Amino acid sequence: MKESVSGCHVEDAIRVLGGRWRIVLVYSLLDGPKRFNELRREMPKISQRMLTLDLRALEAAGLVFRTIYPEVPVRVVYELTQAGHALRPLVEILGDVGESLQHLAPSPVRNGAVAG
Amino acid sequence: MKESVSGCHVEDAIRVLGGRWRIVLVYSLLDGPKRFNELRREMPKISQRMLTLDLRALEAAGLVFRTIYPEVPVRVVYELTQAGHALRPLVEILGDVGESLQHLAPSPVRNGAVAG
DNA sequence: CGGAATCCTCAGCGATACTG
DNA sequence: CAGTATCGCTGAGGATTCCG
Repeated sequence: MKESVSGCHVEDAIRVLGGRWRIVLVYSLLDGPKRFNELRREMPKISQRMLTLDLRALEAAGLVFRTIYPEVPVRVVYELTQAGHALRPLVEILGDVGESLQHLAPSPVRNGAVAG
Repeated sequence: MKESVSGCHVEDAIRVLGGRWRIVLVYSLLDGPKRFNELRREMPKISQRMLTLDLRALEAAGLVFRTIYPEVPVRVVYELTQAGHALRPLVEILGDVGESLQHLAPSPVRNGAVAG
């Protein structure tokens, strides 16, 4: 009962996964659970603040699961939920797209045509 | 010579396709060429300004082609390039993801666990 | 009709400092 | 180690007006 693609749903996905870091974060978690500072090391350009905020957002969306091990010092592990792992195709395709877009820079025909 | 997914490429794709409207715009153009005000009607919540800016950006990225018919009044038609049509899988998956995220709202187990 | 120009707002994000 | 708390910026995006 859905037409093949719903614009509304596309906007929904963007609302949850939009922003500079969330998808990259999911990508980083695709190969297994990681600790907070482990993620920071893999994403050197993200601020601590945004890492926290985006992890919380993904958690609230049901895409990331957080486990606290109350040791000293405390250890916190983030991992994708099943729904989170379901994003793998999206991330992979996005990676492919990003790659193709590079080569595209020298545009083929030069855009902008006047007809008539 | 790429590992299956490159975080770098993912960021590149986000740079080009990020923002609230660009992907939706591509989605809207997937079923054929459209005129400016036709796009506005299909995306009632986008401002005229952003529609212009995002169309220009997609044009510069080689994803959208623009044709001007110098009639009176002028007619301008936007359509996806081949590279633009190559985004179809991405948009479709994003639509599916958006749909699943809805049902996900009542989270399965309740996130946030304390182990140990 | 399909814009361009201008002005303005706000939220996304970064930097820094502090804490259990 | 894994955060929270503030502050400040900047740029994405909206509203409005004008134009060929």
